[in-house]
Parts: sequence; C-alpha cells; structure tokens
Amino acid sequence: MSRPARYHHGDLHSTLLREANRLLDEDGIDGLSLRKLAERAGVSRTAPYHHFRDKNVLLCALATQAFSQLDEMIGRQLQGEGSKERIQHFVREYLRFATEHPEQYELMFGRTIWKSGEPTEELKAVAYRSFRNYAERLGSQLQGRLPADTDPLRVAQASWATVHGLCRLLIDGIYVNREDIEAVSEQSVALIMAALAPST
Amino acid sequence: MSRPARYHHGDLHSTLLREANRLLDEDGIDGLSLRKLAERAGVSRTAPYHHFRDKNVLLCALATQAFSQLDEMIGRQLQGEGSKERIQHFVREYLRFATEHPEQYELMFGRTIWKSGEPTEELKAVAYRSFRNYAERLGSQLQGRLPADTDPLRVAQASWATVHGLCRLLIDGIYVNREDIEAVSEQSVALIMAALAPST
DNA sequence: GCAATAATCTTGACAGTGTCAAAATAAGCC
DNA sequence: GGCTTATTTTGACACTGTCAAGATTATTGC
Repeated sequence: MSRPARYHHGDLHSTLLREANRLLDEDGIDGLSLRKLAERAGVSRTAPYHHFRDKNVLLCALATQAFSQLDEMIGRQLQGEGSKERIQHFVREYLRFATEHPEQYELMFGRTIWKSGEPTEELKAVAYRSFRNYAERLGSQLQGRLPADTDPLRVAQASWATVHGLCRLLIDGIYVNREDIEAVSEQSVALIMAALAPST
Repeated sequence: MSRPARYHHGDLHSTLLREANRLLDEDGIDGLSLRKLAERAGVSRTAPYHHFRDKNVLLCALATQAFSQLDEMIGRQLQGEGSKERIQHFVREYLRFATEHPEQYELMFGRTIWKSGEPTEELKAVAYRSFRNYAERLGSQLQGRLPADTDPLRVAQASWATVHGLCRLLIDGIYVNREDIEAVSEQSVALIMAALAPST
C-alpha cells in the first residue's frame, strides 16, 4: 500500500537532492525552480528552505556532488605511466562527462554559482582538489619530457582550459558537432605532445 | 530647458540599446530586466516590446553589436605576416576584450542566447563570420609551418577553444588572477609555436 | 510518562520577473 | 480633415525566490 501523506517527510534532504538532479536533467538549470522541486518531493513550497538555506546552497550541493564524480574520474583515468593514447582517452572521457551531464557541468563551472551566487566552502574545496589532482597526475605523466623553461602547472592550466573551452562551446550550443570537437581535442593533444621530448 | 515628457519617445530603439548596454555593465546579465530598462528610458514597461519582439531578441542585438567589435579587432590584430609576438599580442588583446566587457562576452558566447534562447539569424551570421575571419587569418599566419597531417582549421578551432576557455574561467569567477591567465596563455602559444617548423 | 524544546513543515504574503490583450495617443498620408 | 499605421500605456496573469508566523511532529530531560 502507498504510504499515507505524513506531515514529516522523513528523508526530505536526500529526496530533494535526487529530484533536483532529475529536474536539472529534464528542464535545465533555468527550469529548476524550488517550487517545482518542492512539488516533486510532495511537499509545500517552503519546506526545502529548512534543508538548504537558499537556492544557491542547493545548487552548490549539486555541484559538489558532480565535482566528486569528476575527481573520481580523474583519479581513475590518469593513473600509471603517461602516453599520448592515455591522455587522449582521458580527454574523451572528460568530454563524455561534460556532454552526458551538461547541466551539472554548467553548474560546476558556470557563473550561476561562481559569479552570480556564492560558492560554498565545501564546493570550493572539492573544486580546487579536483584541479590539483589533475595537475599532479598530468605532471607526473609528462615527467621529464617538458622543456626546461616550462612550468608543469602552466601546462596543466593551459590544457585544462582547452578542454574546458571545448566543453563550453559544445554545452552552450555554439558548437553542435560532437565529432568535430573530438577531432579538435585530438589535434590539440597531438600538437602538445609533438612539442615534448620523446618518452624515455 | 528640459524636454517635456512626450507620448512618443522619438528614438526609443537606439536609446534602449544604449541603456541596455549600460545596465549590462552595471548590473550584469541577470540584473538586466526589461522593466528596469524601460524605466531608464523613461517609458512604460511594455514599450520596448514594439522595438524588440522579446527579451531574447534584445539580447541578440547586444551580442551582435559586440561581435562586430570583436570581428573588427581580429581584423586589426591579425593582419600582415605572422610571428610568435604578434600572436601573443593578439591573445592579450582578446583577453582584454573579454575582461573589459565580461557581460557582453558572456552574452556573445553564453547559453543565455545559444542554449536557453534562440540566436537571431543576424547574430549567427556575424558570429560565424568572426570565427571564419580568425581561422583564415591565423591560417595564413602559420602558412607552411604546420605539419603535413595538421588541418589549419583544427588548429584554429583548438587555439580559439583555449583562449575562450581561459576567458570563461576568468569571467565566470573561477580564476581570479589575471596575471596567471596571461602567463598560461603565453605558455600555450609558446608550446604550440614550438611544435611548428621555423618560419622561412 | 510527561512536559519542554527543537526540528520540521504549512499557509500567507511580498516584490520582482517576462509577456499578452486592449485601449489610448501621436504621426504620416491622401 | 479623415484614415491608417506606428507607438505607447494601463491592466492583468502566471511564474519566481524568500520571509514571517503558525501548526505539527520528533526528541530530549526528568
């Protein structure tokens, strides 16, 4: 039998997170309204405010979740010794992450949180951790192959910006052709690797 | 003496564009509401609708203006023969363009228009023209220096994505240090140029 | 077990948004 | 001067985030 409607939901916090992610996928970041969310959770308009101070905090929670996934993916894909193939595979995985969850990606890196809103300390922590993770692992993959005057951190920042730029162009709807993007990313990796000393 | 308030504004169309740009600079893209805009222009809430079908069309008009400026800048900076210095100077100018008018840049490339809204034909035309302009000029600057298996168009796409990615990270508030970004961009250019054959 | 406290949820309200419909006003044209 | 068209206005609607005050349930101290 279906549970009777109780005054106390019981597990509203995690229900809100789950349904918010669903709403994000379906209606996009603009379509995610707290009122729709509350209705989905079977609860009144202002109930969510007892679990998330405001909409910004809710969005930060979603972004934090997504960053954890990204961080986990980085760790999984960029382990072991480096090679052009491995790095290209990572880039494809990154593109896949961004395009399969475009609204989450937008939340993670977009101005909704970072500019208009105010990123949570928790979000900032996991975001910076993700990038540090990427920089360190890429650095060790390119170990000894960079020109002497080249700071590995800068290479990490530059390469991340490139992949990120491609993702944004795709996600924001400026580029629509997924295959083009993949070709461009492979070109980028090839070009950078060509500038490196061969691996020993 | 100050003009009396007339029923017909006289030049509302261009006044709206001008004040919209001011509002954009002051309050950001989220702060730009048609009602505030109408008030600034000294006109009632719905008057703008007779000059712009809806908010999306207004924003497209602003973005179109900005793209024209960008296109003009590309033509100015990327003429003549190519050199590492010239390209690095162009990148700095691009960064300057994006950071001096961050809200316009957001409008030009952001999802507000391209994903959530519907880009005007006019906007699409000038946007594509800008990129074609960039691709052609960069291609001629790198003439004969690219590896045989390297499509100049791909290089243009990749390099644009990189600079664009940097701009987004800066504009969206993820990176805050302007000098870091400049160092990263110089690193990127140096890395790509290192992969090229020396100019004849 | 029971009272006090805290957590949770609801209804009502407010200011703000984009945009439509219908009416009012002005300008241009024959 | 009268007709048509372009502008502009007022009124309205549905939507948004969020606050305040009250209702309900859970938890804790004794």
